[in-house]
Amino acid sequence: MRDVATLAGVSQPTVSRVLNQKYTTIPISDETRMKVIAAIDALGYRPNMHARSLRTQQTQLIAVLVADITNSFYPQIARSIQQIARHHGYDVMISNSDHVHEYEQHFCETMIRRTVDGIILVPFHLTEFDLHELYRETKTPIAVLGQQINHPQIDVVYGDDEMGVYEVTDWLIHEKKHCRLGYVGVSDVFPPGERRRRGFLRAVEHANIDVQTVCMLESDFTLEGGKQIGQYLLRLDSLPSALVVANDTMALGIMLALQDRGIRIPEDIAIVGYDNIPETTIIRPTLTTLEQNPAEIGTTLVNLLFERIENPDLPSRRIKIPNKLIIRNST
Amino acid sequence: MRDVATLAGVSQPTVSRVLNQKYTTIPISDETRMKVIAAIDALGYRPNMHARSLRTQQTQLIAVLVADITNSFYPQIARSIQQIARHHGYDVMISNSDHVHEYEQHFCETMIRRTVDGIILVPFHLTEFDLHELYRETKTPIAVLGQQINHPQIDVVYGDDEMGVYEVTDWLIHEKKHCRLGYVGVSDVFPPGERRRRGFLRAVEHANIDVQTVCMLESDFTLEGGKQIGQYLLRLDSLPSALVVANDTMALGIMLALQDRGIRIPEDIAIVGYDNIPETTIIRPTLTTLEQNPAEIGTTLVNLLFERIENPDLPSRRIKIPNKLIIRNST
DNA sequence: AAATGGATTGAATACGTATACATGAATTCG
DNA sequence: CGAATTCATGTATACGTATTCAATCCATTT
Repeated sequence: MRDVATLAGVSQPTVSRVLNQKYTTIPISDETRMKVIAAIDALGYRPNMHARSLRTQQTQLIAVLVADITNSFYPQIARSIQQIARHHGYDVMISNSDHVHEYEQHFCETMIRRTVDGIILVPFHLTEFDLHELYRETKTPIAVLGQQINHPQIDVVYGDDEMGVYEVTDWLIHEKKHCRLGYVGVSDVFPPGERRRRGFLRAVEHANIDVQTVCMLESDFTLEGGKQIGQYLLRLDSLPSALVVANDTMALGIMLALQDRGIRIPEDIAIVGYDNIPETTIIRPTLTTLEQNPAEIGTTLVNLLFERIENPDLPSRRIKIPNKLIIRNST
Repeated sequence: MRDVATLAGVSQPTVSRVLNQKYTTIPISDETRMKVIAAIDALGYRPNMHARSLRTQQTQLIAVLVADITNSFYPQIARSIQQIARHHGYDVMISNSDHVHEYEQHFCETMIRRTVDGIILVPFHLTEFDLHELYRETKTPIAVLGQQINHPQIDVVYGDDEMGVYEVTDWLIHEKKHCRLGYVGVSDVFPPGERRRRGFLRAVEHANIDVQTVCMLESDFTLEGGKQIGQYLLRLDSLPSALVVANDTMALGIMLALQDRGIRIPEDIAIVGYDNIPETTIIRPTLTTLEQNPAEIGTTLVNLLFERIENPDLPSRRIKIPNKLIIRNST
């Protein structure tokens, strides 16, 4: 910038003023503005964002932490966030926790040391307390996808997991007349894991089905994990007639493993998933699932975030993204 | 840092030295180190990376630009990059270009203004000249996935597209005895598009098949685009007996559209894809494809990058990741 | 004609860190 | 035992920017 100033025959602050003219009220004469712009072009000058960040305490950057970048659900969210952030003139930095507690923590630590203007994250192990700390240390606007968080300065977007799983289970029982049910969830250490399991059990109890007769299983979100569940099911004396699975990826794995051994879906066993990732329309039979609209989730998150960036003192908001039952051929 | 220094009863530079002890040779007495560490803990001090970056011109950050984050191929690469970068104590910032020229350029612009310690990118529109500029402006180590780049300071990882498509086409012709071929590619403005098309045509010519008889189509990488190709094929008087498709995602779309109208694969038409994304084992029939091992690609890229970060003057290297024909049930 | 005030710019400074240099104490060495 | 090192720390400065404050000029007002 000093070189630009010298070439234009002005002082460094004047160059700075030309660059930031939109955001300031200080007037600049047309003549010097021209000279400065010419000098900038001549030298190919680009502002140094590190210095700018240090000086202004702003970064024009928002950070996004997703729980599993290889799960098609999240890239779609990230994509829609990036789309909107661009319009606001912000860059987006995407990170991935792989559902690992340590990586989630590392992300927070990074946010403290390398502050950004806004944070969007999908907490699985992080608690309300952790986010409290994160906010206290950074004072940065935060928006999360995760029903369990409740904090006066953090905006929340969520799908109503428990209700969703309740409804789809209820639908299986009353509309499709299933009574030998199974459930494949994830560990209760993950809040959505617990919520979805609860939704399932509530529907079972509400239908007066003996909880002892339902098959409760647990895996790890992944296709591989789903396949293992499938193999486990194959060793059982009799299959449930319908299976509620806590996410699509595991449901896919289960289907592949079962079909591999000649089990027919939905004739021998009906399966429903959760998320509505693109793969649900690739597999045959197509997978009945509970949609979580990723574009809408991403858009909502980033809009909340930018509202809060512009007005940090906004009271926190909780936005429910409606789940929709997508009936396909696996049921 | 000043507060820490005051509390510990030392000067600010001493605190800095304690923090950077590993990387410097200046000795610190055990006593002051203890005092400083105690003060750091007491205050919960975290270094400010913006200031550190400004001062050292280093960021402990590497940036990754992928071409389409919603294409399962790329998240796997990003994931393996992140894995290794973590071990080196580096953070990873993932970006997404959606194959859009403007976004690729924007990424470069960002890298100039917000420098990082290393860049990994997948150029589709960016030319060798663009990367030359990027290097000239940033002096940052760069590793790319993209055969077309040739630059003395930029490391390149690539799969041999042309040879790969040649071989798989050749295999279809000679092993599987197909002679009514079709090819679905992407625009020649994308270097891999041109290379893959060339590989296909070379195999056709080499087999003395009249090029006039082969069906050359073009789409846009996506599942939707593939479906449109499928619908187009359905309107044809007769289908090719085998289709070579430039990436798996499009191949999946084609399969879905064809199967939707009762076309049987591989009986009515054989299909091969390119990439070996996870979905290839989800669709039925499973998709024969040419594997590009994403974990190996990511690992290789990031290893090259770190070698260059440690030794910037290394001559550029070009590493070919072997393609492997994965024969499944679509052929 | 003096006073006022807006327009335009420059000088000085701070953001939080790392490092070159200077300093004094402790140690080593011939 | 004096000189030369080494050890351990403090002082001063720079990284590149934005902003506060002061200064100058000129047009307008009284």
